Amino acid sequence: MPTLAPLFKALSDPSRLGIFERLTRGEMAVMELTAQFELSQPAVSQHLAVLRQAGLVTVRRDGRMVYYGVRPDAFRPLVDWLSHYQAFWPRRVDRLKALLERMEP
Amino acid sequence: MPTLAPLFKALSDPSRLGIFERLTRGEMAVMELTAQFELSQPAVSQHLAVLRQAGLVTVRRDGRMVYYGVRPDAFRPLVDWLSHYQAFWPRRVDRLKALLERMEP
DNA sequence: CAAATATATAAGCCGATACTTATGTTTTGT
DNA sequence: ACAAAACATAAGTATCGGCTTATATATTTG
Repeated sequence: MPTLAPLFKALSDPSRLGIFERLTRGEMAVMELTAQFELSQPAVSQHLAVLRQAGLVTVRRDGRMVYYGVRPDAFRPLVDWLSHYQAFWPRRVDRLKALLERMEP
Repeated sequence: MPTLAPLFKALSDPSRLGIFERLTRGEMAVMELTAQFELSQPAVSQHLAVLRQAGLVTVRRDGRMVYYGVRPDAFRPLVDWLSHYQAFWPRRVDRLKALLERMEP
């Protein structure tokens, strides 16, 4: 039961969450992120540093560009945490069944 | 897809997250929470106000005590959000199957 | 090597936030 | 009605967080 507060904090800023969600579509260099979000390059780098320290993203250097991507299992702490509070999930069994069916074909 | 940042922010403070998790075990009055956490009563009330504004908890007055509880469906936004990123879940199908089996008996 | 490119880091500013103490509001008990 | 209890709100303060500008580091290119 690691404290999830740091993870939540990492995702609590709209810009940072936006960057993170964008990364779920695939790796991206800082440059490209800076172009897509209306943020300065240092601001993007700082957000990425926070995400990295929270264990949410991976970094890969290629030449002079640095590519960030969502870490596999990034959501593991969240999923584990949520699984302890199933009683408060919405229409839980139905939703999960639907999820499984979408995932398995 | 509503922005989840405010929800994450509400859970990003360790004290507040602790209070929230404690509430998942059942309703509790401000007094009792104040006793269990090393926080002043106003601090607890302020945290509860944040949780309430984030739609995470319910309030019920009984006499001069006010009972807070986790809102049913409190995790709905989180579950919905996570469901969009299944690719980054850990051993996803197995985990969900296990979950379902624990939930259905 | 020098210049340009891509990114990271440093320092500072300012608004947000988590706490404190003090006070207000509602309800109970006598 | 009055005092106490349970909680909320107000106001002040100190720290944190996200931004900016400026600079440092790493890599490629000429």
